[in-house]
Amino acid sequence: MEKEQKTYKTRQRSQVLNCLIDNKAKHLTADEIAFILKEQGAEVGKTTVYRALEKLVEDGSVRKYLCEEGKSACFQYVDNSEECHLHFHLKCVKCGKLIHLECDYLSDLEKHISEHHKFTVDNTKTVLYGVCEACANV
Amino acid sequence: MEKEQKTYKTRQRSQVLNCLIDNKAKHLTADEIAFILKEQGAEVGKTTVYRALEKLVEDGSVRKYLCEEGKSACFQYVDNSEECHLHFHLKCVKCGKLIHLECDYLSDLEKHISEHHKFTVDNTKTVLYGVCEACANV
DNA sequence: TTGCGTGCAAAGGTTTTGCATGGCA
DNA sequence: TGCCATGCAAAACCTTTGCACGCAA
Repeated sequence: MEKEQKTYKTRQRSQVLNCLIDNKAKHLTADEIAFILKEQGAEVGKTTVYRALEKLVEDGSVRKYLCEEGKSACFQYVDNSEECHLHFHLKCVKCGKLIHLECDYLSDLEKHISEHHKFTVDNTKTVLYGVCEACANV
Repeated sequence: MEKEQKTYKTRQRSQVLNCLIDNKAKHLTADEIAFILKEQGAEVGKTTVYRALEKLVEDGSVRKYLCEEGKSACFQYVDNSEECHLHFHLKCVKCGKLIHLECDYLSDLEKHISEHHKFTVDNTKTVLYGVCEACANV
């Protein structure tokens, strides 16, 4: 039994969500969100950022990623109007650049692994490592 | 170029590696490794465990994984004597099982990413996270 | 008015760093 | 002997918790 807890709409929560929507192309750490909001003159305590993110992840509008490098979690807004869009990450091991890859081919990949290998890939946790174009040409 | 640093062979390093080999079916945190070694009467300082793991990951005999909880990193020995560089690894985030996946489809994936996204995937460093069949049925 | 939300300070847990000492080669 | 390795203590980080006060409904 869920104990549906009431949720108030507050300035801080809206701002955390808006920040993620504004940056939906990237993923942000809790710290970065706090920093961005501060820059915009809309300071929100870090504790509150964490608690707001917790709620947002719970209700599915935001995804939590575990990024390998830092020990900090990253968050990204998920537009659920688009259908379950796959989003893999490529990370260059040379320069550290993170590439956000949205590509239909990758949905096929997920389907293939699911059907042929009985394994459900979780792309929120998966990062493909390699070398980006710029670094390959060095 | 690289400044090849000499590496000494020490009791502690051997024991950390052996511990991982003994448990190659599982993944272990730095803390668990320290604990196991202590139980075996071969105490190794936690700092040293971390530093040994760092080296082992660097030279590719051990892989660093992110675990479900996300708090601490997990490590697992990878047997490179087999041609592991030819295939991808799937890791179940529930049970920790490591699956070696050999499949032509995945070479295509590599080709696709290389051609369409100008990125060379290094599958010795890449792990696809997800849930295996057994765990999905729980 | 009720009770969730906020944010400071402090706690908790993991990993890294400084430094003097130890040990491989 | 020259350096790297070790391990204690402490620092550095990220995240969570306790608590008094603020604020949405």
